[in-house]
Amino acid sequence: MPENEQSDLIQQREKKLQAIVDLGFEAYPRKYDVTHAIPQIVTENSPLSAEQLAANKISVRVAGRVMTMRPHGKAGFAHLAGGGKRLQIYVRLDAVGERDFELYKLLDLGDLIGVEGYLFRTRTGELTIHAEHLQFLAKAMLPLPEKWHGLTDVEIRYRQRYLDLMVNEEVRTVFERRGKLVRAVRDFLEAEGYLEVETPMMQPLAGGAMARPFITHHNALDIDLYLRIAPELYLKRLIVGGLDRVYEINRNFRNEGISTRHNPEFTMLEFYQAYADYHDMIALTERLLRRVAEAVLGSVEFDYGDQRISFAKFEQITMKDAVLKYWPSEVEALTPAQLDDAQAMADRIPGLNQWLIQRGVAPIPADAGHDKRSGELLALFFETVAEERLIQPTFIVDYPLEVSPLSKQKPENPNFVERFELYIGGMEIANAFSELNDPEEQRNRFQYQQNLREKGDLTAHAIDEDYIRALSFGMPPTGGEGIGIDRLVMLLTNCRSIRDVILFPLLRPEKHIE
RNA sequence: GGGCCGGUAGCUCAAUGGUAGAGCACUGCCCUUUUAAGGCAGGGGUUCUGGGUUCGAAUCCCAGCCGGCUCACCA
Repeated sequence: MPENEQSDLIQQREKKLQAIVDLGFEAYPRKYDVTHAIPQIVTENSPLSAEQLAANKISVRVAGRVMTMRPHGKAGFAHLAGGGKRLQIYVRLDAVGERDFELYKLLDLGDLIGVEGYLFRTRTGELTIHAEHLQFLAKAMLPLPEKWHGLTDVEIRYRQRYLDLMVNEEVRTVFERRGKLVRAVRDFLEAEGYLEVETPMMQPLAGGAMARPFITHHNALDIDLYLRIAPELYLKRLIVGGLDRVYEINRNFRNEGISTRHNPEFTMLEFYQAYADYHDMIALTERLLRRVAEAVLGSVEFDYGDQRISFAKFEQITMKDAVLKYWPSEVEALTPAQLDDAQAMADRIPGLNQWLIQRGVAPIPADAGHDKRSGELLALFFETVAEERLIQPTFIVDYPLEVSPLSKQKPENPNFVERFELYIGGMEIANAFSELNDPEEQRNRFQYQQNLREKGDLTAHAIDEDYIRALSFGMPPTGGEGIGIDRLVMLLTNCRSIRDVILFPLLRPEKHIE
C-alpha cells in the first residue's frame, strides 16, 4: 500500500525505534539465544501449579512477537506469540530496571522481543514469565490487523499470507497438516520400497495429461519449452530403465481456469510400480490414504463441510453403473446397453440440459451429441450427473478408451480400459491405470489424440516419439497413479477452497504497490 | 469469459439523498497481577476510480478497476 497513507504511523514508529536505539539497544540485532520455544514452555509447564512454579523458580529465555499489551503504570503485561502459541509476560519496573522498562513502554504490537525471567502463575492462574530482562529484536513499522476480528479480507489474506499466519491461528494449523501429510506420504512410499525422483519441469512436449500448458523459451538453445502438465511419461521412462518403484511429489502447471478447486500450479503425487496393475493401485491407495489420515488427524474419519467422511471403507463402482445410479429421474432413463450407443446418449442431451439449467448449471454444448463417440459421452455424463454426488471415497472403474490414451485395455472389452479415478467429497482425488506398454498401440492412441488436436482440441495429447521409443525397449506391466495433494489437504483440513491450502495462490498482480 | 454479491479510518464495520461515525489500533496523561484491562483527553477520511442525475451523493444512474462466490474449461 502507498506509504503516504500510513506515513503518520510509520513516522511514529520510526521515532520510537530511534528512542529504543537511544536507550542503548541495537535496532536490528543479529541473534538471541533462547532456552525454550514458546510451545515447549506452555506444554511442559501447564501441569504445574502456582506453588510448584514458585518453589522451583524455572528460568527461561524466549523470543516472540508482541501480540497484546496491557500496561499498568509501573508494570504491565504482554502476550508473545511464537511457534503457534502465546505466552504472557509480566514486566515490572522494579524487576527489569529503568532501561528495560522504558523499552517496554516503547514497544508496539508486532514488535519482536526476547524475554528472560522465571515462570509463575498470575492471580487468574495464567502461566506467565516474570521478566527480569528484555531484549529488543526487531520493530514492526506497519501496524498489525485488528486484534478481535483478525484479518478476514481474503484478498489481503492471500496476498500478504505473513499477516494471515500471524493473526489467524487456524491458518498455521492448515499448513502444519499439509507438511505432515506430505511427510506421511513419503514415509509410506519409502516403506513400500519406492524411490523418490525428480523429472523435468520444463519439457519439449507437455505430455502425460490432457490440459493446456504454459510455454516458455530457452535462449541459449533457442527452443520453446513447456512447463509440465504431468511427470507421467518421464516416470514411466524410469520404469523402462529398471527403477521398478518410483514416485515424485512436485508441481504441475496447467494453463486453465482458476477456481476454488484449481490453481495454475498445483502439487501432484505420481507413483509407478512395475509388475502391478490397477487393482494393486486400488489396494495401495486405500492403505496410503488411511495411513495419511492417521498421521495428520489421528483418525480415518473427519468432517468435510456438513459431511462426515470415512476412509474406513472405499466404494467401487463402474462408470456406467455410476451414471445409471445417479441419472436424474426427471430425464428419460437409459438402459445399460444404451450407454454404448452414441445416438441414444445424444438423444438424452436436450432433456439432461433442461435438468441442468433448472439447477442453475450450465448445459452441455449443443454440438456434443454430433461428433462425440459413446465413450466420450459416457465420461461427460458421468461428470455431469455423478461426480459431485460421490462424497464417501469411491473408486470409479472401467473408463472408456477414448478418454484414456495411456491406459491398457480391458481384455474382455477393448472399448474400456483398466483405469480408475477416486472421488471423495465430490472431488477427483486420484487417477490411476494399468499402464499401456504396447508401443504400437501407444502410437495408435497418440494418433487418435493427434486427430482431435487437429480438429482444435488444444488439450489432446501430443505424439511423443521418444516415449514410444522407450516403450519399444520393453516396459514391464506397470500400475501407475496420480494423487492431487492440494485437494487431499483440502479434505483433511476441511477447507472449501484450494487457495486456503496453498500458501501463495496465484492472484492477479497487485496494482498500486510501490 | 458469463451471472450474483461486495469495495467507507491501519483493522472490523455503521451511516439508504441532508454536518461521514463506533470499537479496536494510534498519540498524551493516570494506574505495580491484567487479559477484549480500565479512566480522562486527542489525532486520523480523495467513502475504489471517472463521469452523470440532484439545491445537495458514501447513498441513485453509467462506465471502469479490484475482490469473493458461482458457472464454463480443468485436476
